[in-house]
Amino acid sequence: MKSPDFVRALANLYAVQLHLCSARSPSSYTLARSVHAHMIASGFKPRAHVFNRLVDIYCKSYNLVYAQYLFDECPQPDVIARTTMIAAYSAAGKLKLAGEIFGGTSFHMRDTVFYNAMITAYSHNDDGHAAIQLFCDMRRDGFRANDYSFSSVLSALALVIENVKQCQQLHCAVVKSGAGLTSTVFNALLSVYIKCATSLQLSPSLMVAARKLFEEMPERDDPSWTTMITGYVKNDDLLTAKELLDGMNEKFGGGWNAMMSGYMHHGLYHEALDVFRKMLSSEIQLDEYAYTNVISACANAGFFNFGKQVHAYILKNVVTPTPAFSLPVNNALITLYWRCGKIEQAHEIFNRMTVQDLVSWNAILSGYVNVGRIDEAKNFFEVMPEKNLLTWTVMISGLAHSGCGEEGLKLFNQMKLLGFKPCDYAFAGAITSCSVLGSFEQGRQLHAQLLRFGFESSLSAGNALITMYARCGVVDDAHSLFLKMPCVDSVSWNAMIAALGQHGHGAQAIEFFQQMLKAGILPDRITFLTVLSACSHAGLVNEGRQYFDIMYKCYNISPGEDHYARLIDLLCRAGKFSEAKEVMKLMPFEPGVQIWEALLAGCRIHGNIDLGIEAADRLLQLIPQHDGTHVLLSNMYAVVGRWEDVAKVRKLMRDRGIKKEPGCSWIEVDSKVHVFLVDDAVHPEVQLVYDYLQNMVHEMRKIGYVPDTKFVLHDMEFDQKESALSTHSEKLAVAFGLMKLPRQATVRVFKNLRICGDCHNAFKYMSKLVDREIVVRDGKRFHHFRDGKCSCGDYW
DNA sequence: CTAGGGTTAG
Repeated sequence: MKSPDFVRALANLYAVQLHLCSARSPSSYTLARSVHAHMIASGFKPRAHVFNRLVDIYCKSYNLVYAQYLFDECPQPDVIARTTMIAAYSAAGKLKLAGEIFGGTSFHMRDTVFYNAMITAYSHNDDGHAAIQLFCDMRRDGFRANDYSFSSVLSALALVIENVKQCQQLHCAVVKSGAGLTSTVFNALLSVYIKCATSLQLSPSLMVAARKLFEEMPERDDPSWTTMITGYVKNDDLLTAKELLDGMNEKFGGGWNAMMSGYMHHGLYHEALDVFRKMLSSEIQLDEYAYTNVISACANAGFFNFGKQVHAYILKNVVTPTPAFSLPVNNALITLYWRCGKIEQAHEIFNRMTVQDLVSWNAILSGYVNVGRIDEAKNFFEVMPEKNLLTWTVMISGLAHSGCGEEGLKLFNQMKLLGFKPCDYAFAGAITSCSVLGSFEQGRQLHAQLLRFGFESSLSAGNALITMYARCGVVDDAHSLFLKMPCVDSVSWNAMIAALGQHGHGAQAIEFFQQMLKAGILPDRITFLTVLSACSHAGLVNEGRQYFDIMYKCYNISPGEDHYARLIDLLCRAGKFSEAKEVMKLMPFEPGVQIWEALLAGCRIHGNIDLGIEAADRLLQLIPQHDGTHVLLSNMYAVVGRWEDVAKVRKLMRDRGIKKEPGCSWIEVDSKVHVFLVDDAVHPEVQLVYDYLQNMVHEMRKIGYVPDTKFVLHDMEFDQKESALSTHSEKLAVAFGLMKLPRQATVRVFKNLRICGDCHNAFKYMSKLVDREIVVRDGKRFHHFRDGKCSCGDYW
C-alpha cells in the first residue's frame, strides 16, 4: 500500500505535469495513458481538474472510449468535464449522448460555455434548427451570448438559410446584435455567405458580397483567408483562388492547404504538388492537413515515390505524432500503399495506428477489395465496428467484381433493409452482380429502380448497365442505352466494344473502336485488351495483329502479359502455332500463367498435343491445384482419342483432391428461369429431354456433326462416353427450351463454365434442325448459333 | 471546457 502522503505528492506531480502540456502536444497522450494506468493501479482518486484534464486529452486524441470511462468514474463531474464530453461526443457524431449529458445537467450548474458546446454539437451534426432554438433558449434563460455563441449560431444558420435576402438580413442582424465583432464572428459570417453561394447556385453575386466583407474586415487571420480561398475553390474558380493566395503576405497555412485540396479534386495533381513544394521552401508550418492532402494527391495521381518520400519526411521530422495528428495522415497513407501495390504495408500501418476510425477501415477494406483479395476483405467487413454507405458500396462492388454475384445482391438488399439509401456506385455494384449471374430480370428491375432514384445520368451505373445487358445476352439494349447516356467516357466505349466483341460481332466492335478514335477519346490499355478479344472471338487474325502493333507505335501503350495472352489466343485459335511461338520468343518477359493458358486452350481446339502438353506442364508447375488446367489437358487428350491419358489426368485430379464444379445451366423460357443440374434426375422433364437428345445424337452422327473419335468428355469417365452428350446440362437445357418455346423465338442459355467441343457441335446442329437462333453464354463470351453455324466462326 | 477554416475512404 502507498502511504497517503505519497499519493498526495503523486497527485500534485500529475496535476503539474498535465497542466504543463497542451492537450494536443505530442507527449500529452502518452502522459495521460501512464497517469491513467497509475490511477487504476493505486486506487488514487484525483480532484476534478485532473480528471477534466485527462478527459480533455483523451478527447483530443480521438480516444472517446477512455474519455467516457474516466467521465463515468468522476464522482460528480463539474460543468467543465460535461462541456468537454459534449464536444467529444459531438465530434464523434454521437449527438444523442451529447444531448443526454446536456439534459442531465441542472440549471444552476450551466454557464454560457456549456450552452455553446451544445449549440455547436447541433450545428456540427447538421441540425440547424435545434442549434438556433437552443441559442434562443439560452438567452431566454438569462445567459449572455458571447462571441463564441454568435459564431456557433451563425454556422447553424448557414444550414437553414434558403435565399440571398435572408443572408443579407442576417448580416444586418449581426451588426445590430451587439455581439462582440471579433474576427471569429466575421469569419462565421463570411462562411455563411460562401456556403450560400455554393448551395444556392447564385455564386457570382454572393461571392462578390463575400469578397467585400473579406476586404472590409478589421483583420484577416488564418481562417479568414482559408474560408475565402475555399469559397473560390468550391465555386470552381481556381484562378481567382490562386490570385488571392498569391496576394497573401502572412505565413498562414490554411489557404495553401485549401488550394492544394482544390487542385487535387480537379485532378490537377502536378499543381497540387507544386503548392506543397512551395510550402516546403517557405516558412509556412506544415501541418496534418498539408501532409494528408499531399499524400492523397500522390495516391490519386500515382506519384508513389514522392508519396513515400513525404512519409519518410514525416517519420523523420515529426516527433511522436499523437493519434489526433496521425489519424487522417495514416488514413491517406493506407490508400497510398495499397494503390502502389503494397497491401501488406498498408495493413501494417492500419495495425500500428493507436486509433482507427471508419475512414481507416474503409481504406483498408478498399485495399483488399481492389487487389482482389476478397476473402480477407470479407473478414474486415465482418469485424468492422461500424459501417456507412461507402463501406457497403465498396463491399458490394468488390464481391461483384470477384464473381460473387449472389452475395453482392444479397448485401445490396441487406443494405437497403438497414435504411441506407443506395448511391449510384452501390447500384453499379448490384448491376455488376447481375452481369456475373446473367440475371436479366433482376438487372432490368435494378435499372428501373435506378431511374426512380434519379440516377439516370450516372456514368458508373450506366457503364455497369451496358455490361449487364451485354452479358445477359441483349446487345441491342446495351447499345440503345449507350446512345441515350448524356455523357460517356472511355469506360463506356470499352464496355460497348466488349459487348459487341463478346457476342462475336467482331467487325462491329472494330467499327465502334474507330468511332471512339474519331470522337477524340484516347484508347487505354483496357481498350486494346477488349479489341484484341473481339478479334480473337470473331477470328479476325490480321486485324488483331494490326491493332496489337499500333498500340505501342501510335498510342505509346506497352503491351502487358494480358495483351500478349490475347494475341497468343488469337493466333492459336486460328491454328497459327508457329507464329504464336515466334511472338513468345520476341516477348520482353518470361511467359506466365495467362500466356500458357491461352496456348493450352488453342492446342486443345486443334489437337496440337506436343505443344499442349508443354503448356500444361508449365501451368501445373505455376498453379498445381488449378482445376481448369487439368480439365483442358484431359480434353486435349480426348480430342486425339488418347483415352488412357484422359483417365490418368482424371486420377491425378482425384489424388490431388481437385473437384470440378458441377455443370449448371440457366435457361430463359417465357421470362422464367429454369435451372438444370448435371445430375438433375428429379426434374420431371429430364427423361423426355434425354430421349430427344438420344435421337438427335443419332442424327448428328449420320451427317458427321459428331465425329466418333473426337468426342470431348470433360466431366465423365472413359466408360461413360456413350451417355456423355445427353447428360451435359447445357444441352439438356437447350433441348428443353426448344420443346417449350414457340417457333422462331430465340433460346438463351446462360452458363458460367466453358463449353466444350461436343456442346459446340450439338448447338450448331440443333440450330439447323429447329431453324432458330440459340444464344449460349460461355464464361464472358457468347455464341450465337444459327443455321448450323456459330458467330465465333468456330474459333471457340 | 466552448467558436470560425483547410484533410482522409470508392
